[in-house]
Formats: sequence, structure tokens, C-alpha cells
Amino acid sequence: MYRPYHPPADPRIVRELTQVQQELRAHVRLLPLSAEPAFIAGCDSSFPTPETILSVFVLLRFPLLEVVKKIYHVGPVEVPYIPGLLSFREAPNVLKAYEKLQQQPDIIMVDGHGIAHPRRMGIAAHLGVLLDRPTFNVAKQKLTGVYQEPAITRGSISPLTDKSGELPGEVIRSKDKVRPLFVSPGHRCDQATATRLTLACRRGYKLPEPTRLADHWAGEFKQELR
DNA sequence: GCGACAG
DNA sequence: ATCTTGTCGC
Repeated sequence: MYRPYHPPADPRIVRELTQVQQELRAHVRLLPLSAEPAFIAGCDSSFPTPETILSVFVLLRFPLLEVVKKIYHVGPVEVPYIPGLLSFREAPNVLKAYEKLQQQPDIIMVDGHGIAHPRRMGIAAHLGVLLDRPTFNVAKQKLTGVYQEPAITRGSISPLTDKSGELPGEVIRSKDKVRPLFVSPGHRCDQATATRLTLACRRGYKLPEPTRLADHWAGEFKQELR
């Protein structure tokens, strides 16, 4: 098995970004949506080249999941990937992509983590605060916390806890016999809503539609840019 | 000191 | 994230 290795990051940069992160954290609000969403957006980024980032937004009508619009924005990569500080690398370009969306979604499903983060500020929460819009996340890999493997059947859920005993997220088996998804709220959303919408957006695939399509087009557009 | 480490 | 073909299992 392979072990991930992360090159040492400049401690000065880490300190700086971590502090900004703490400031944003004070604005996070966890609560249910005021109304059932009519539109939901999927968001994801890819890197056509090591120095270029491409961010995609897919707008879907909910709960029918019909694609209403898909947009993207390409920009320069200025920050390295540092575990726990992913948002500073991707959020700037994602925000520019968001500006191209004419119609605003009622909630955004982000590829990455929400509050299931070492400092409760994953990219979903980060984007939610900066946009002041409801967000939650769907991640394919765990970042922090412990959990018991949910049953192998579609729909099984188990809590993701951290050492303080809190529940920053849930681990969801979106399809039979596939690796589970890690879901948590970002901003202006709560766990129940995040989990409910994740399940409601399934269409037979492991990934719920918003994220699956954003993921797909992030790859399609990337090819076109070569 | 030894792991863990989103995308 | 990214580099990459075929292949095993349901």
C-alpha cells in the first residue's frame, strides 16, 4: 500500500493562512435551509497543467436533477497544496467561476470537505462564508476523524467523530459495495440537510449528480484546453 | 517519536 | 489533483 507524503510547507505561509482560516471560521453558521431548494449546484476543480486551475459549476434543478447550466473559469495556481489548507489553493478561482453563474443556486455541493476538517474549515465552509451562501460537501477520502465502516448496502450511514466526541460529519454508502462518501455541512446548512440532499441526488452512481457532473466536466474541459 | 494527511 | 491499460468481480 502506498503512503502519502506531503513535502514540508513554508511554516510562515502555514501560519498566515491558518490565521485567516480562523477568522473565517467565526462566521460559520450551522442551521437547516429555510426552504426546500429548487436549484442545487455542483462544484469541482482540476489542473490542466501544474500552474493552471480550472473550476467548474454545474447548476441543477432540484429534485429532478435536470442540468440548467454549466460554466467554468481558468486561472493561475498561486498556492501549493497543503493538507488542511486546500481552500487557499482552489477557492480564489472557484469564486471567479461562481460569478459566471447567472442564476444563483439555493445550495452548493462542494467536492472536498466541510466542517469535517482539523479546524472545522474545509473548502465547503470556506466558500460558504465568502459567498454567504448555503454549502455542504461530498468527499471521496477522509481528511480527519474516525468512523466505523458503514454496512455494505446502499444508504448505510455511520457517524464521523473526532476526539472531542463531536460529530463533524457522516460516512455514507451511496451505492452497494463501493467506498463510502464523507459528508458534512459547510455554511448555512446542517448535517441532516447535507445527508438528505446527498441521498436525494443519487442516480445509481457512487457520486451524487452535482458532484459527479462537475467532476466529469472538469475533466472534459481540461482536455479541450490542450 | 510515529502516523495521518480533502484535492 | 496528476501520470496511465488492462483487467478482475459483480
